[in-house]
Amino acid sequence: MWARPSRHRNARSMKDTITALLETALEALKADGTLPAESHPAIRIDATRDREHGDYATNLAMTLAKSAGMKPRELAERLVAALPESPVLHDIEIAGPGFINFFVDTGSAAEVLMTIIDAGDSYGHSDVGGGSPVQVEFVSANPTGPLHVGHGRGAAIGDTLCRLLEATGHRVTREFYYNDAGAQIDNLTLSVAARVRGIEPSDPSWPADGYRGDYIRDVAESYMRGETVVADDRRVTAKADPDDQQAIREFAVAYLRHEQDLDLRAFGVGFDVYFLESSLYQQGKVEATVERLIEGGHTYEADGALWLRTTDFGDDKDRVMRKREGGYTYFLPDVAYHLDKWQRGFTTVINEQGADHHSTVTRVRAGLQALDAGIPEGYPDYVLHQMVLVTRSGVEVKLSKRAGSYVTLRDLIEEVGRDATRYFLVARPATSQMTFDIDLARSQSNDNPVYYAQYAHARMCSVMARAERDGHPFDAELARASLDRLAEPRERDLITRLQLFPETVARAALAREPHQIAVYLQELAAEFHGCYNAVRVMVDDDALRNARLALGLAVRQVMHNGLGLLGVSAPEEM
RNA sequence: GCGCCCAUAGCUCAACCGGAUAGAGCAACGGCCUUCUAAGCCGUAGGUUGCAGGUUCAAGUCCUGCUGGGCGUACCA
Repeated sequence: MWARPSRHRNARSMKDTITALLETALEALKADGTLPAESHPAIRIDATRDREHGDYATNLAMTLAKSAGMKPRELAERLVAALPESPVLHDIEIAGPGFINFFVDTGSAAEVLMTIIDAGDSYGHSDVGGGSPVQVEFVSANPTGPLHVGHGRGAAIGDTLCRLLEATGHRVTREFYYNDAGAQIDNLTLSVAARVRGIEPSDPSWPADGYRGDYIRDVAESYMRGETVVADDRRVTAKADPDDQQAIREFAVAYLRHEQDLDLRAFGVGFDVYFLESSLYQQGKVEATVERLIEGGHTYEADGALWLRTTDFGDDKDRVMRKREGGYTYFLPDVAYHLDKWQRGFTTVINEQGADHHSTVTRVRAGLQALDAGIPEGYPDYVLHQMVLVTRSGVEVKLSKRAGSYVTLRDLIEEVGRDATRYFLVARPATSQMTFDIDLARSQSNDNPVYYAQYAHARMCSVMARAERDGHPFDAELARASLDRLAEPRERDLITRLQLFPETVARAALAREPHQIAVYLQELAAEFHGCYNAVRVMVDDDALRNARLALGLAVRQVMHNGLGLLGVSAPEEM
């Protein structure tokens, strides 16, 4: 409802304003010889943590003190003296070891509220990506069973990462890579074929490495009923012939891909490209990669196998490319696949994977370097997430009825809901092992961080509804003229927090750390709830009321945008 | 053995390319609903940021070495 063209996307922020003032001061100090003329210091402005320190602070005097041959506080004095007059600042102080603290005029600080309201859904977006293409590969589960919690974490992190990249001006391709032809699929086929013949996992003749979950029976029954399954990337009708292994294989793969599609759809995650490992073989890309590696001179034969000297590129031991028996190891198609990504024009590629695959990072990168294809050394980027432990009543949950040996993503979505599942899985840094507490995620109470954030949004919607009902609809012009009335410390803190949103989005995208958005939203919600309880919005004073409505609307908008980045809904009432 | 990740309040976790007094929630205790949603707020208590060094004006954050945990260390993926 507030979506409008993003003409305010590049509205000048308070930090930009202060940075410009400091640049002027720096030039003056260079001109009078206080600072060396050739220095080009990076100016860093931080929002302060403590209101005593003003709204913003810079450590510039401390970082320059050495090159200026002065004490930090002394240099700070010079800098402050050289700062041009500005109507947006009502005070500047030097504090502590040499910080320069800026106290911003209330009305000027609050102008960001109107920027937010005008920008609507695009507030927080930027064009720092310049429209450059980025490919994000995530989930990439083989179609051998339902997705598990780990895949869920990958889906939540990967998809949020994509949304962050889109919000910062990148063209994002979401890609899902899987193997429909390897040993795991052989085991799947044998398992379904066994079920088709009525053999159960407890039977001695059950395949040695077969999949034992109940879903195998579902696949077998569907196959024998001659059903048609439609996955996002394939469609197969079962032949219902218990002896046709190839037909069983094709059906089982399609069936389980479809199951995964359902899981992902329920999770709000979709893909642009499904990439088959088998296509690399069919199109000769694996062979071509091998030949290129051999030509590059980084290979040798030993023990009947063909090796790649990955130790030339930082690996701790060389790796087999072609086995003694003739087949290729998994790492070779991985290299061919990433060469293909590069050749498709993706100069930035991010792979989101479980950390249990971290040993592939060095190998894939080494293989790409050995190709001598001009691919940069750190290519591709990796985001590796650590294990997820699921608990209920303080006890680890290991089993699911459908999958048998692990907790499925669908179990979680059905039990705690999509919003809570997504939020929980994305709210922690990927590098940290996390515990998914089912009781907490289910609880419809103040314990639950998801509701805490959503409630802030719903609460403000309720206030707006009240304003309409009372015949006091929001008056943007009156609000704009009354922004200087937002002088309560809590209101000032909220304004500062809101202004931080775009750079938080940009930083989260750049660092590939989607959890930063969740952290931000918790802080924003906390400040909003505190302000709500302390400062009444619906007051009789028209100017004050509308200024506060503007603040509330801006909070609501940022809450909405932030939750959207996480793929979590922003309910209007709860 | 080697490689990667982690270690912050009793518990689950934050901490913005190193910044000022390390922050939330839960659990404990005490308050706030005849006024905009109490899925909320306010207050009290809780810390040698695993240990030992180093770099820096400044270290939870960077470096080195330990300790403890997770993952990996296949001619499996």
